[in-house]
Amino acid sequence: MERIADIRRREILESYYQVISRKGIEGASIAKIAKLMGVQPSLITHYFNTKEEMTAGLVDFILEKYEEPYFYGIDEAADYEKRFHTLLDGIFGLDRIRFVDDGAFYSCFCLAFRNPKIRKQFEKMYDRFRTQLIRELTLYMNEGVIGKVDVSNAANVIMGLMEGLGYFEQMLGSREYRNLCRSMKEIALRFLAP
Amino acid sequence: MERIADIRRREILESYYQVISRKGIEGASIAKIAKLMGVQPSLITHYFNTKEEMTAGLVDFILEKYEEPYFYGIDEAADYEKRFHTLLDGIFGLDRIRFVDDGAFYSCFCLAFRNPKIRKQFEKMYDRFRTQLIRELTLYMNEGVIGKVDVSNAANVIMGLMEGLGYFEQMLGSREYRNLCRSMKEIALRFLAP
Amino acid sequence: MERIADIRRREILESYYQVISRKGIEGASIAKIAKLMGVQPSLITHYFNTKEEMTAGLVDFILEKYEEPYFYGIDEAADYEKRFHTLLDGIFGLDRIRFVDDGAFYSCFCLAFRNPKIRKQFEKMYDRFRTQLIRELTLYMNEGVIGKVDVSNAANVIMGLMEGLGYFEQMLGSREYRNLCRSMKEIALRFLAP
Amino acid sequence: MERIADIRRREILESYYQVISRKGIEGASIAKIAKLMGVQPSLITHYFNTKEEMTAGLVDFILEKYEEPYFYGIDEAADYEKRFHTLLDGIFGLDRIRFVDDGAFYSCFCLAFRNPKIRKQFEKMYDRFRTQLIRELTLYMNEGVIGKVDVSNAANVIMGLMEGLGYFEQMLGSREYRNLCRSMKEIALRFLAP
DNA sequence: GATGAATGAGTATTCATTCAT
DNA sequence: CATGAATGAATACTCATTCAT
Repeated sequence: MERIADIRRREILESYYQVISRKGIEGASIAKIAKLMGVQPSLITHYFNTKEEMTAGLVDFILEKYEEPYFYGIDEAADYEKRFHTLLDGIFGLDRIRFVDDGAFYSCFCLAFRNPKIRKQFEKMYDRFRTQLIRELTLYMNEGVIGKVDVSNAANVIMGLMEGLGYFEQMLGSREYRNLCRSMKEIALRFLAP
Repeated sequence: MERIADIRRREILESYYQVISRKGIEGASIAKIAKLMGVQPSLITHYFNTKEEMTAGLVDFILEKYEEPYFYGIDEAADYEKRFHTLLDGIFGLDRIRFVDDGAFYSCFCLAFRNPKIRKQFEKMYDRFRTQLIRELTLYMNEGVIGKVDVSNAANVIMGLMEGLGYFEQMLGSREYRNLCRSMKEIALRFLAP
Repeated sequence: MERIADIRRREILESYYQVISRKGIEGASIAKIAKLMGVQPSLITHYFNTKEEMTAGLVDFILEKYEEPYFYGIDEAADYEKRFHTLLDGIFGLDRIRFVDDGAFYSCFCLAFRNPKIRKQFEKMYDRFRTQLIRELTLYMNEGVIGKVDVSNAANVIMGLMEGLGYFEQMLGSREYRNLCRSMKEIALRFLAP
Repeated sequence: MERIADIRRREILESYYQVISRKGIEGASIAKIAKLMGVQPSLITHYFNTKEEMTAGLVDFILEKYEEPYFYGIDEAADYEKRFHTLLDGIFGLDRIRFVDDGAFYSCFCLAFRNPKIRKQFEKMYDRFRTQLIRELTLYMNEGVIGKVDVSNAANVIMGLMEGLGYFEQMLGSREYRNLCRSMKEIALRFLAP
């Protein structure tokens, strides 16, 4: 019987995400979310007591979507060499899948500057990400696929390259962006080279 | 006679910037700016007909501040080798000067996703930045300080490393962030190595 | 089977009373009562169909508490003289017991101005009060404890002195209030003197 | 040029007073006041930043009206004897003028229980009232119109009788109320008798 | 007997903007 | 150049109430 509440809450977050994608945080309101859902604004307040609470939910919603695709398909790789390259392609590849709208993502990122709770949510997500990355890198290192590196710092470097690339996705022409993807991947390869 | 209007406009943008730094875009309003200035809201509307117009002004205001410090001090360098390292330190150094609040900067960056005019402003800023960077790199290349590289792509790479680093400034502990700074600079050095 | 419903209703009125004491009528809502009870608002609507009905219940709840202590202890008096003074002390004494919060009481009193049904409830309470007072005064008169008076008007006078005193309880400093108590009692004594 | 703002503010308080008289505090809202004035709700917020501020204004508005008529006409009295009786008639007379709706007055009185600032406003009003009363009583005492009394306490007694009487105005039938008026005045006379 | 979903009107307050002065 | 009056729509949130379960 608890199911319906969870579904509704999910629906609301999904709609909040839609609205924020289209209008930005400064243009996202409970009324607009309700309208998109075909529902009364008060129903949203029924599920999330305050907008702040709902926004915290949204950030989790978005961060889950954000981190989801990066380790896609690596388990299907035939050997560690391939697994490593699958991972790098997932991070730096042009055809990498994205589940989250960049505008919405950066809107949430902005909130992190003035909202410690939201910053925590981001930090946790990056911690999870880093942990997974470290596990992979350790594996590759042991298997001789990459060189001996400080895996923790290496993980941060890869994440830095990745965000730097993501940042310019909307700022560069597609040809330039493609070049940058290639360069970033090469840099990562060189950084980790045996 | 245009002078006083320009000063006022500048004052308003400065206050807008203060407000956006403290409250985010979603919390910034003409009334709050006016209050901070000790002035009537209608005076702001007098100088900037609409909020949109004022926001366009703010983006330029912020982008100017943003790009200002990166090439600081390079002209004082004794030789090209030193000039090159001064530049890199300005970009990746821990003690690099920042003139702009990150929260405010990313707030504007968010706007670029849905507002083509603002995206243009960002693109222009990065174009200026890239042009300057290319000029420098070309110089260094000709002087043999760095290797033979595709300067245009190299400029993009440096900008990517730089933004990736900036992105994590608030997300990492200070020790980890310092390590990342060092790594990013090394990567840039290696990328440009002769 | 009706018993449990009555208990619940009583519980609700008790909570309504608490809320009105703390927040005033203008701040009292079904939601707040429900929260205080740890129950759903709809449960309250289940027992009292409308807020109006519940408020009528509250007024009775409060008026019962209000009138309860005034005739306390007079039956234990050894003689009529003592009974009379016990009564006066119950009404004008500094240590008289109060079962009802003044703020809540006056909040209900306010409602009486625009709600005839509530005014009736107040009038009935004062009628009961007056009837009891008249019975006592008649007794004292017959016993020669007080003089020959128009008992009905005398009852009104005593009630008037009493409410006038109660009104200033929160408005005067404690020393001044004490003096007023004493004066009011003396006035009553003189008014009823043989 | 400041005049218009004062006039507007006065208009708003007058309308607030009307609304509170008709609907009680619990039914008074900015929207209703605005509607009564034929004006936008935001205009009211323009003159009173918050409802709390406006309510503070209302309390002063009502208290001024409340105290205004009590000393009416005493300066026209031919001698001190007449002046004294004019005063008592103004306080206890059936035909005494009232400038303020009792429902609205008691609504404000209720607020004083939980709002220290409003309580202060009431206390100040009663202080002014008491001061004036003391001045009068002192005069009468010196002129031998009344006996030697503790004027400060006597003032409190008169105020107590007055409020006790006022309290029952709506609770008693007109004949009973008239009798109570007469009795209260007699009591005052006896209390102050030489 | 009690919950929880849902409504629709209402709350105070803030918003950007216009306009007369 | 600047103020202050005024608007009308929008903001988040609360309200009493209904209804199905």
